[in-house]
Amino acid sequence: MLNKIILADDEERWRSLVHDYLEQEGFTVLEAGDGAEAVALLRENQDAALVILDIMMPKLNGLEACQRIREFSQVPILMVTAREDEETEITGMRNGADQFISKPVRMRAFMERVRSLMRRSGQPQDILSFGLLEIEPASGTVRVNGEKVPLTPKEYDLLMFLSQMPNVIRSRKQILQTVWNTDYFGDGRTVDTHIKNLRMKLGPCGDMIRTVRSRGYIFDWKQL
Amino acid sequence: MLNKIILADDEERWRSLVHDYLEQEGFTVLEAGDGAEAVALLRENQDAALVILDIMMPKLNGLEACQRIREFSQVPILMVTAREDEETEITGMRNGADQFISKPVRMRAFMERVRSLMRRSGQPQDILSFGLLEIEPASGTVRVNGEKVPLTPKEYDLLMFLSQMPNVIRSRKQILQTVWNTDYFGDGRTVDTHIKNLRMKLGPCGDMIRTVRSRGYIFDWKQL
DNA sequence: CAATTTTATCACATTTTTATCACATTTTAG
DNA sequence: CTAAAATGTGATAAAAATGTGATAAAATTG
Repeated sequence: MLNKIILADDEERWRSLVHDYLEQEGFTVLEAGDGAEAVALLRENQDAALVILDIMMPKLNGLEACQRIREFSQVPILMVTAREDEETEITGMRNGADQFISKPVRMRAFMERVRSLMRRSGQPQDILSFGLLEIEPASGTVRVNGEKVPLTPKEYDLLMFLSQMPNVIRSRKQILQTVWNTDYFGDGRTVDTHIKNLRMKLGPCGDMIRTVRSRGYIFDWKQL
Repeated sequence: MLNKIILADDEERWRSLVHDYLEQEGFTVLEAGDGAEAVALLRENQDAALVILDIMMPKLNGLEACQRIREFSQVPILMVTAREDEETEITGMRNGADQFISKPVRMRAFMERVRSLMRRSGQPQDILSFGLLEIEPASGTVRVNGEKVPLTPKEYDLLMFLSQMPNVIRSRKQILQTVWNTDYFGDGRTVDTHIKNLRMKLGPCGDMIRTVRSRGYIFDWKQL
């Protein structure tokens, strides 16, 4: 049971307040005064169980820090903002934040969320489930019918990209730009070949990746 | 039922990227390389449903362009900036922009905002619905009476073109120029044949595409 | 550095789409 | 009513897009 929490906020007084509460619950709190510091702190303490980020911070704001963190960690993130702003909330969640809460927080509700997040992190990580096909991003594992399917990095990235937006056509160009980071002027058939290999490895789930002629590929998934 | 979006930015690559995404959602995108061009483009296309402006642009920057536009149009405006800068944000809103977003945008969050703006302007976007006939641009699916109808790329493009402006005659020449990219000097009967095939595949909806003798074809649609 | 895995690319097979034609049918003009 | 013009239709050969297996380069691993 881990219990380090990284708490990032530029308001010293608020930080100290929350710090006390958390400590009382038995957590170890590491404080950061800005986003950059929070990211650095997490790098040194990858075993932290939770990161709390304020949106408005110097150097790196909460959203930016969240993005940076998601580049190397799956740690649960709780975002805090001064005002309730729905638009920002959406952006925050999309950036990979796990929770969002507005700032003149009632301590009680706040602690509740922290506890809930801690509980979750003690449990098996999220599994994306598409019928027979399961993806476990935390460990980079893919299962078909419960059986582990070994994928190469490119194949995995490709599957992740496609499955991220089911039922939406992704053009070869889009796929190249995202999965192969740069614009990449290579053989136009590279994607096709990888799709082929991926389909083969996915066995019975291979046909979840459907060709949309002249447009690209699409990950079919009808929720029940 | 129009869905033109004017996209103004001087970075060609960014523009092209966003263009692709928007197109996939079924929007028609008109690109402008600077503010002045954007304003001019809007004058010629007053029916545009949204204008996306980058702040930093040659000739007229986003804020200036926004002001000019507000002199003659109430069109929703989405401002994009390279970095989150609160000062600029305030100024942007004062100028009449409807939304503001920072630039290294995750596409998903970005599309979220676009959709939200389009919704606000009264245009549900995910599914184009013409009675029994439904088109879902994201997945490239066409349904008649709830049943999926598989169309070839040309047929799909043709249907999209016709349905984009219901009750307006589109000449064979117009159709050729748009659906068949270039001016194309082929058999004059090519369009007819495709119309025939399309009608057949649309079954009971086939007669929504009506022939206007000696003038072209027209997509009939009376809203309830 | 050698062994292994991954990746990009190619050539060829297969499938789907498209353009075009010849002829049928319908509409218009005189 | 008849001829001319426009459009509908089915068939089909050519073109385009995609699937596929092999292979050599590139990257990774030990």
